[in-house]
Amino acid sequence: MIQIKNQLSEYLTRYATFNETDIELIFHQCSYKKYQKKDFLLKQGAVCNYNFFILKGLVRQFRFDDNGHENISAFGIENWWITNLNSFLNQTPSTNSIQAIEETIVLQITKEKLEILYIKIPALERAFRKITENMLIALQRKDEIFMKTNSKERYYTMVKQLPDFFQRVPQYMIASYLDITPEYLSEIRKNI
Amino acid sequence: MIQIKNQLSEYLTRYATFNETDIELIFHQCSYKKYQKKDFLLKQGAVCNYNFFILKGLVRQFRFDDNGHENISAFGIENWWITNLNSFLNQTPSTNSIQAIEETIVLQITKEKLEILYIKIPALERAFRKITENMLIALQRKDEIFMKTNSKERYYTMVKQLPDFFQRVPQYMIASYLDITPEYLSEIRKNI
DNA sequence: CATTTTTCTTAAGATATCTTAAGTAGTTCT
DNA sequence: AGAACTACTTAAGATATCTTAAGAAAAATG
Repeated sequence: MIQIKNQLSEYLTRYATFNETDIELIFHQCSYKKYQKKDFLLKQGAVCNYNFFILKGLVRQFRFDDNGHENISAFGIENWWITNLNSFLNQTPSTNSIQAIEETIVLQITKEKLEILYIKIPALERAFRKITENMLIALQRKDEIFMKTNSKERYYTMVKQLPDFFQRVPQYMIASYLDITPEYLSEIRKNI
Repeated sequence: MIQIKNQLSEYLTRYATFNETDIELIFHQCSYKKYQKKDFLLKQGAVCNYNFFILKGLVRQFRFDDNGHENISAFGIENWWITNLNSFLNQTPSTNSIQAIEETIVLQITKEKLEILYIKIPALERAFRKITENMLIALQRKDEIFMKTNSKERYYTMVKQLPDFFQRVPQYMIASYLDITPEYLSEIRKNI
């Protein structure tokens, strides 16, 4: 319990200044939840009721395309927030799902509670301004890599930048994230 | 002058509540600038010193890939902010350029001045939290479209969603944004 | 309005990537 | 350990998209 509060506190103070009361208040608006491997945190088509702070574990965000293939758009790991932002903020059906790849422990918070906290604790709004900026920068970086490189280079770039991932994520999910077929990724790896 | 202040005010009040003094303060930290067609607001390799609010006009954000081809990652139009966020926030060299496609009039603000304003005017921080969220949602939507569709569908999606763009932007830039060659886009259009 | 520059089109051949289908290896469950 | 999934590999043929090169159309300029 205290351990978890500390993890949240350490994370948030990277972005803004909070006193103990703030952290206490934030913590008590979140609910603690454990998801087993393959459990869904969010299902495509449903409204995304939570923003999830991952304390431990690993999730993937994906959708089924028109050919029934899974497209993974993002992974979420320890000390990241993950949600379908459009669905969460506008309370509309989500275009994708979030599923645990490993057993995953989160703090989850609703939109209403988060908005109340923004008003009570301006530092939280500041923190989320910065967190969102960082998420945008990360996605812009992905966009840039995908725009300029072919699949072989995308794979090498990912191997270089996120080597730990390869221990935790099956190869076909990496292929999906890189937007190539598992067969072709296999081909690429053969020719190293 | 008053007209411009009104445009900024109308825009910002879509995201948070400001009084006249706030707007006055914000307005005076920005500088007004006019860029001619083909002028650069930012050059690849330089630190991005400003966040640009486009009052009027149209810009593109692009980089040269290793084959010397232009990759357009984004367009910016009236009532949008545009910057290289990573370069702007971390004061590092920008990986892309921003160039006016038409004569473009902006309000531009430095990181230091913006940060002072965030402290003086919490509503501005709130507004930028929301603006950044919307930018992230927009980019996530682009990511989703690119992941699930082939070039023909990407083109049709864009025609449907942004028909006005096609009057203002040369076709080869649309091709670049869709990540296809201008020759192939021409091919696609022939087979409608 | 003639010239120059920019943008768009066409088509042939080359290449990256996908599809399908089958087989192999590795994990999980009983 | 054997059965049943799940993940990975291989290879052949199909397809989407690119490359190159050239010419046509349109727009900008003197």
